[in-house]
Amino acid sequence: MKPLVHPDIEDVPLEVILHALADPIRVALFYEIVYQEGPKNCTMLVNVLDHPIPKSTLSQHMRILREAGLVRGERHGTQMHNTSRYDEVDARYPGLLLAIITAHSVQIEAKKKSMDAIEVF
Amino acid sequence: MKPLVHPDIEDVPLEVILHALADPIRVALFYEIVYQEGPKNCTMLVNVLDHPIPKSTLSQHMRILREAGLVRGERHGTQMHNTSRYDEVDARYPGLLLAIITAHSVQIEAKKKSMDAIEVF
DNA sequence: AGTATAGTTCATAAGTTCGGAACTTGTCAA
DNA sequence: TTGACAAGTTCCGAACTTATGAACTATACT
Repeated sequence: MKPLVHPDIEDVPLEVILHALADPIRVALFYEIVYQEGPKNCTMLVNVLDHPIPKSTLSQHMRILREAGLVRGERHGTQMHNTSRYDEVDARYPGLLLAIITAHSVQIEAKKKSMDAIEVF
Repeated sequence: MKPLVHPDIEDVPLEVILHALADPIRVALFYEIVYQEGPKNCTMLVNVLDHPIPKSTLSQHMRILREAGLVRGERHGTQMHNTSRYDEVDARYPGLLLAIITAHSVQIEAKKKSMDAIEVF
């Protein structure tokens, strides 16, 4: 099993970070890891969206987040502990993650509202 | 020739905006359109990077920026006038574009510095 | 040992992107 | 008007990326 790759933030180009977060599953995963207390293992993350994500797909998404320097992964026994590297990224690209996470929330709220509107029927 | 598509910002999901800017050519194009005075036509944009971008490629990139709601394109004679839709996007996703553009500058500066270091030899 | 659990890797089908060649549209000169 | 040119766009093949099921590894617990 290959060792986990955790780049120096200084070595991560902006486009890699944006690409990592330019996917609805990955922003949702990152949001969860940033905002919920404690490290998250993959099983806890399988249901970030309304439908469960296949394990192999989740594994790839987590690799992309890790290799973009957004998330730190540590193997503990059979599990993977994922924690955010928010502060490091923020030091290099100030305000970037906050803006993206805020935008993500804006979108979630908008979606919720339009769902409510439909439920009236 | 197909008419240009300019979505309502409300209809543009975050991931579309991030995807549009998750490309070194496209951030550079957007940066140029936002920060340089006046509308930019494609010829003025061919050289945003150190090497010229093929016209067909540029055309695709501009379409992606337009369809992400980031840029407005208007045909004027044989040319296309491209202007930014910064304010509209900022109203929906506050701070997002500023953070990305700032991050882009951070990266440009870092690259410049490492180039200088090499030139010492 | 065997079994279970958590996650990874591999293979491949489906989708996306880049860029050259050919095309469209508008402008200007003869 | 016709011809030539300039600015972009479209088309399409080669190269690349992504999603996921099946097979695998690695650890823990009987």
